[in-house]
Amino acid sequence: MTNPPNTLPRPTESELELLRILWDIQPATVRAIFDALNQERPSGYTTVLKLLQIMTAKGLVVRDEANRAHVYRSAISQDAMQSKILKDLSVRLFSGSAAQLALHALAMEPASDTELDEIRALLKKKATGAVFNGTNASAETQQRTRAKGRGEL
Amino acid sequence: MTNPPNTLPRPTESELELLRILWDIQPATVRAIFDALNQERPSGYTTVLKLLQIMTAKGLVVRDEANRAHVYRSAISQDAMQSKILKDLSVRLFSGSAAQLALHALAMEPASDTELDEIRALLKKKATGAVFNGTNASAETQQRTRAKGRGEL
DNA sequence: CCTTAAGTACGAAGATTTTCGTTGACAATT
DNA sequence: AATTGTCAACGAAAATCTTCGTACTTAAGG
Repeated sequence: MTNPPNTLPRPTESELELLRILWDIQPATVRAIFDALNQERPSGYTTVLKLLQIMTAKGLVVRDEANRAHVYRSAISQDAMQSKILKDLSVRLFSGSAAQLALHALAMEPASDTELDEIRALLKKKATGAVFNGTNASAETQQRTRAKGRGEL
Repeated sequence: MTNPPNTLPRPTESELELLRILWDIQPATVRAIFDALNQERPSGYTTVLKLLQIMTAKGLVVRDEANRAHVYRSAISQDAMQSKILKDLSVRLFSGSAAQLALHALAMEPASDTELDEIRALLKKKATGAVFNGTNASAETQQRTRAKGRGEL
């Protein structure tokens, strides 16, 4: 049941945990991911394996089965996933206003000068009506959200 | 099992859905919440009731049992919940950087002039070292009750 | 070969979340 | 008073998510 692209479901809590590891060390075998995870918290090998199999079925990751130890990589970039989840959250918690979300996030934590500069630059761009932005490569206009699905965040 | 304050768990998907409604119309009876929910999606009355009972046990909502029809209100403000969840998400998906999170959110959607101004003001504040600013009430742009008969994203 | 180590697949138990039917209490209407 | 409607409480089924044990397969050494 390989999922068609662009229909990637939101990852569950555990799945996101593995994705985060993958983005750091991919491509990686189950063993490598298992080791990395266990530096954070204890978990069984087959637990990780099973999760990766599920994630493969969902299309969240892809794997190379050429060798005995399959090699996994995420099917979606960290950047794209961040956008995807934020988009979703803005709908669910901010009445659809990503700007309000941003404002909240910004008010919450001291940012570095570099980060503040990045944000200023982005603001300038938006002010001049530039619809394009540099940070994400290709954010498609994904619409249609699953009405009945799991999901936390 | 009434939860001690400050230990409020993260709401589940459904719980957040009800909280969103509550923030709009509270204080409200189960009936009112049920009606509001069913304008978005079909759901049973006892389903909503049960969820509210669970949320009461968790401490996410409080209720007035004076009258036969109990009256519910959220135990935490929308603003506080937004911060709480964003904080959590910044850790889980942005390596703890709320600023990076903000940047992403900002890049995602065209913001209104008012919103952009708010962000600029906040940036200015942060630049001048006035870092602490709990939850600024920018009530104006917050009001955006979009009719969500179904339009998700 | 035979044994051991490392791997995947599978199934299923546990835990959590979501949903609703049923029951009994009480109120409102006739 | 009897019937009908509304409500909270409860239990439990259903769906989903998490975790791991077991079985089978393949590679590596001795």
